[in-house]
Amino acid sequence: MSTTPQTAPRRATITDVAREAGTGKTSISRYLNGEMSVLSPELRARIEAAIARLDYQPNQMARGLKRGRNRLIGMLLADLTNPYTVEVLQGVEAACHALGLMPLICHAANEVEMERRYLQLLTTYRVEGVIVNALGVREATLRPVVGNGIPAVLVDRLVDGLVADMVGLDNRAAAELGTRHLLDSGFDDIWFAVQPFEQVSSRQLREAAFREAINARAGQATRGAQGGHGGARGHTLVLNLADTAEVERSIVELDRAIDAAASRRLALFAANAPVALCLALHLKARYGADWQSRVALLSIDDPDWAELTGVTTIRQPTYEIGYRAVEFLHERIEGVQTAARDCLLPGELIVRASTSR
Amino acid sequence: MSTTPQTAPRRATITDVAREAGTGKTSISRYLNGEMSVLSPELRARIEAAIARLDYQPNQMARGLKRGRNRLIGMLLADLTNPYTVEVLQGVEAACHALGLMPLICHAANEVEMERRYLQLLTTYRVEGVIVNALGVREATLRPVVGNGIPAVLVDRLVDGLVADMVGLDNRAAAELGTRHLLDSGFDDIWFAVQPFEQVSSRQLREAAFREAINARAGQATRGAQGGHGGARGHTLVLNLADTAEVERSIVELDRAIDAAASRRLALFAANAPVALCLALHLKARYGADWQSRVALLSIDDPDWAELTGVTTIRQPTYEIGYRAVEFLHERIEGVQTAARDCLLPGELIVRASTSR
DNA sequence: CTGTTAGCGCCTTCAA
DNA sequence: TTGAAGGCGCTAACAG
Repeated sequence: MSTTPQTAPRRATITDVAREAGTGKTSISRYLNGEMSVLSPELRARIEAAIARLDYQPNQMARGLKRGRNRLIGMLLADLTNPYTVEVLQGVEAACHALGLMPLICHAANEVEMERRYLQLLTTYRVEGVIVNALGVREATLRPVVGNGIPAVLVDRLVDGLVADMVGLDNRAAAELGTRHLLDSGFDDIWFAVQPFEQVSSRQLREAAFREAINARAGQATRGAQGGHGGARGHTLVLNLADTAEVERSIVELDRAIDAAASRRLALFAANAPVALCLALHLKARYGADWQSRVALLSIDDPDWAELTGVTTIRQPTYEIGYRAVEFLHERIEGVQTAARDCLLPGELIVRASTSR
Repeated sequence: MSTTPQTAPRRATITDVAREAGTGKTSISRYLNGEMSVLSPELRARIEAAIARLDYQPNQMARGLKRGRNRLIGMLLADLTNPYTVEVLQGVEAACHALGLMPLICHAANEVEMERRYLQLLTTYRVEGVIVNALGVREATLRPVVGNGIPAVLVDRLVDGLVADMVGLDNRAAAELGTRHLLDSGFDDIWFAVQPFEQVSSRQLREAAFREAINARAGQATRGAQGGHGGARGHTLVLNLADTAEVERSIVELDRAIDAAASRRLALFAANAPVALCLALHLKARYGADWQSRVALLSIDDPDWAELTGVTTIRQPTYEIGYRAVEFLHERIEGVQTAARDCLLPGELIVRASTSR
């Protein structure tokens, strides 16, 4: 028995099968495409046998070349490290499977330049469509795709100047839900932590909705004055996770607030799981295992460790987001011409110990 | 301005470029393949211009069809939910990028049947090679691939009857390292928790190495008798994560041991992160937030939450595993014929509060 | 019902 | 240095 991986005997082609079955390529092709009604049972049987004997499998690339569609779609991901991404991917995989599509997954690892290259590469493979969940997506970045008539569906963010379907969380509602929950739980000093949001629509929306929710409550003079301030107070803390040193610098502001709060427990609203994790790790390092007695953390996204550490979250319907994105894309590929659609799915508040004391 | 995503103008082909440049297709092809030495600077300039004007990009599928290699490789993954998988994937992506390969990622979501289908599908796209990290891989499952001469590299597990390169953690050493660490930290009653391991070589190895390490220590009669037993005691707990009810049933055995241990702190050695998470969640539900005072958890794999909860781990060199796998595969694709290789990479012990009190 | 004939977009002899 | 011709594996008219 050899210990060298053996090398291949060339694969059977449609021509081989035709010869083996004693017929023409056309009939084989018909068989492959399920046009059974135009094949005599006898021929059909011969073809079946020949295929089995040769262990024949049609070459998708050749088919694609001929018919102009290869059933490949591209999926561009900014960050596989984010559990959100992986969950969306599951929905994508499932939908692709159901619709007979094959996703080409590209992971840009948070590098804008890499996103550009991948998009261009996908174009080269003639994918029939693209699902994009990336950072640096602007109209220009997507030009190689959209400009060539390849339909695109955006996940979790809009791109201005670009007309395309989008599917994602209802960010406004989610941020509002979280903020209200904190307010209703008695927290009146809330810090909203978010990554730099100039470029990313979903982050913008979350932050804006947070501020509005705070202001709405601050306006209501129904609550008594507290610590000299009427109503609730909100702060926005920007954390650039790409730069550890910068994070350290930004976060001191928060540390000071926590120290100053003394006995009162501050609330921290993380715009997504990576931010929440960053905060939790920092707080744990600074205040020890018992950090949650100093601060109430709430996060959009529902990572594994939220349950384990008792952190309240707003879970996104990630699987469905991925699934819907593929469905939209599939429709476009099939030629649907309706106006661009926005599909906003609701988040679900999962209350845990961090906010329910 | 339209709100309907626009549809495509047909893409330029090599023929279009040839016409635009006023030359033949051959020259364009030569240009594309970098055969600059056989092109007059003048022609070359014209071609460049034509390509730019038409925004031409060669069709990879057509190239692939012609030359018999499309630069696609398949990557079959059992479970993207496992952080290990995602990390390996990062290494794979990076290596592919460096080597000019494009990975087709297939996620089988722990379903053996789906693994089979994906493997067959990959075959159909004529991938040049396959990297496999799956559950149900047996020689038979891989036949459509290997039988057709498509090189395969296994990640994290061997398949008997199959001669192929493999890369993964040095499981024996890792399990030994973990066990020794627990023993040296003063734990003499250790439970090794692992998913069903009949089919999966890496799990088998970890379990076996655990038992051996225990026995080696139990044999050494150097330590005084404790609780009536000489030396260390080890137990293996099988957790079938695919079946919640079954997990509940298996885990009562552990619960009893913990209850019985009373003041003494048991040690729990999880064979991987999913198992560790399952245990941690269970223990937290049963013993409350302070569950770590009852039990010392140690896990192979180093998920996010380990740092957050202070759990000691053995980190796998995941990125490198993925990277190496692609390198091996690439060599095979290029025709290397050496004997099948096993690449075992060492794990790194990361001591945290759970075992250092 | 079945086979023949053209290509899909590209690369690769082979001549010029 | 350049181009024409043929073919990769498959499908899609168009005849029989």
